[in-house]
Amino acid sequence: MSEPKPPGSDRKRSVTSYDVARLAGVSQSAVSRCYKPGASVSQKTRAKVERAAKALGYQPNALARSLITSRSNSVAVIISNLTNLYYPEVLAQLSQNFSQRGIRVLLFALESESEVDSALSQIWQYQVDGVVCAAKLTKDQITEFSDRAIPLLFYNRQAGSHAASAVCCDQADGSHVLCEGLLRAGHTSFALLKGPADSVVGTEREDSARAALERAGIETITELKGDFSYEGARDAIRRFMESDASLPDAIICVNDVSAIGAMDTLRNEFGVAIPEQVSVVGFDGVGPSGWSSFDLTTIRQPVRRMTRAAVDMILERVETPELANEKRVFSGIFMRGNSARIDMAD
Amino acid sequence: MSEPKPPGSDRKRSVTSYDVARLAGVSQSAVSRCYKPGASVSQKTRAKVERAAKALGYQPNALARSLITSRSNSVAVIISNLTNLYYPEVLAQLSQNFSQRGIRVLLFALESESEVDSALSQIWQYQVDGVVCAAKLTKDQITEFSDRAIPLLFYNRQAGSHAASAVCCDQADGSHVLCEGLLRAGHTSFALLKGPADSVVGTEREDSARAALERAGIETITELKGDFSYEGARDAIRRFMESDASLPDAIICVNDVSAIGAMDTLRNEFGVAIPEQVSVVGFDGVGPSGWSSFDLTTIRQPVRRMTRAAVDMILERVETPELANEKRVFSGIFMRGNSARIDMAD
DNA sequence: TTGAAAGCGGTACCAG
DNA sequence: CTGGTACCGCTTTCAA
Repeated sequence: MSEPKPPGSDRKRSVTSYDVARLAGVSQSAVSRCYKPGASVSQKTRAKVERAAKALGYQPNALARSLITSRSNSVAVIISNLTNLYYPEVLAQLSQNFSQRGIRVLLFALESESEVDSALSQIWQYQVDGVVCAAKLTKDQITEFSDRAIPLLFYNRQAGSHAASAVCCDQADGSHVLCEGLLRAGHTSFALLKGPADSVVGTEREDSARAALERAGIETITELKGDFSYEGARDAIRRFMESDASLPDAIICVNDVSAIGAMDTLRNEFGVAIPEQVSVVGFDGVGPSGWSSFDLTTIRQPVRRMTRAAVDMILERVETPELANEKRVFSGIFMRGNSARIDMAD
Repeated sequence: MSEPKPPGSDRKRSVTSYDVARLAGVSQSAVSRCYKPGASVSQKTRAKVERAAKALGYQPNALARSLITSRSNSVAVIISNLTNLYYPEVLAQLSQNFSQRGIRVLLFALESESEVDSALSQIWQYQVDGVVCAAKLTKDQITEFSDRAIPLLFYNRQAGSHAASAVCCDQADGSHVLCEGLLRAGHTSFALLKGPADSVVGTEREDSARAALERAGIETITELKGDFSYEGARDAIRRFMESDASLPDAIICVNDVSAIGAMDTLRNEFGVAIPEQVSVVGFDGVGPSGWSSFDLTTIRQPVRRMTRAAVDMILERVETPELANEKRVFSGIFMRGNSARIDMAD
């Protein structure tokens, strides 16, 4: 620290703790301490520093701080398809919860799961403290997290053999509840409007529904291929209606948007009455499922509790890296709408 | 740099350029150069470094880099209400465009506009290169951006007297087009389902609609208070229908979600036929506006072009800070649905 | 082309 | 409680 500070070399540098120190007439260390939560600074010093800081508009440089503390106070959130209508709420809640706890959110909104690699590469470089992931990762990718000792939490994805923590909605239970209700109401023929084959969430819901129906002795279940989207559902229903198959009593849809697409198409293109001729059920409890045109019978995911849990769990593991992974499963909430004839147990 | 490196002090440090240098048998500077685009490194050196880096799983620390270059390669995106159904697409597009250009996105999803201050404070500390803002800022807040020389771009908000750049959809023009079409089709009595009073986007649309109607000699326009949401629209319609006013020929809604709420309520609660008894128009062109239950007549915002422009403009200004602010206005696209009787000029 | 050394803006440990 | 000083991991002159 010689004195290469002859005024006149006014580069566009932003104001640093040294500037504040000089103006306040204290050491740079003193300034630093004023911004550290549990530090011991006298009232007088603190006051001088605060005045100087305000005068200069000083804000500590988070990057420099992170460099030395090796804590960036930021987490990455990876979401595979934001346009899914279910994720915006998740993201909003995550973002707000993290914000309240002073954590910045780096968003990676993937258009396709193939972009995962580039996202991860950015994540490694950026020294995030943890990652919340609502996309599928390969085993190797998951391993890299533990190698780098970065806490990873899956949101509604399987934590493949507990290599990471996870927060999930109980997909199987939700589907089960719906199927039981439909069976109890006397439905005997069923169709299953599925999601993309590579979606774990989707297949869990589908498998559970299939299992519940088969247990009840239902043997033929028409399977329709969808992709979580309105259009996918519409096309699937069109294909089905143009075949000569007869209408099932109920259609179990992999998610709400599919269910809405199915309802709309059945009603508006084929004049099918819902729920009189066909019962339709969904899954998720997204906003539009409550719109009066649909009034969908569905399972609502407790998004707020799930996101809060996700934030708690990941931050706990940032604080205490040796903490074991944990999986928390939340039951969905049955929403009785008017899109299905259904009898609940109680 | 003495040698305090007797093996055994294995702290959980991550692998640095020094580690790579040692393994590759070159200087740390050489390693650094290999990661700088236009640097001069011999083939041989580069090869050695690359092998070592791969072996160690080295990734440069972006924070350290940013500290010295004073470029974080990250931008902040501020969005006031992500649950708006219009914003998720915007956010997804912004995120993808930035990602492709190697820029990280820090997300600030505000629940209420009062959280702006805390978001800004985080933004200052984080040394972002630029900010895209879809929320209202005060004059002082805008000024702080120019004081700190951080490029700011508003998305669909007025850039108050050109203190910042902006990308907007032409709200006034869109409303105008819709009103003209409705007038041409012979509608003579109108209701305006408004947004929150403090929304600039909303009032622009409303003012333009009002002006177009008044120019055509329409004098009484029923104004209904909404808040951009389905529920707000539903409640407004209920209040209206429970008054003894007679149905207008057309309802001009401030956005699609309001329009959907209005349609649903009119149809399903009051048995009003749309568009036979009432025409309904919206604004935005969100996904659900195309669902067959609604098939909304609306103005679609060219989101992809707008977000691309936003990304281009902000990054241009990061590269070239002296660039003047700019405002780019995009015309919306008329979407002829079946929710309104409407005649277009051509 | 290469390596040495001086920082970027903080934090943390140290003696006083 | 305070100031001095060694770093965090990288980029960037500057000589060699």
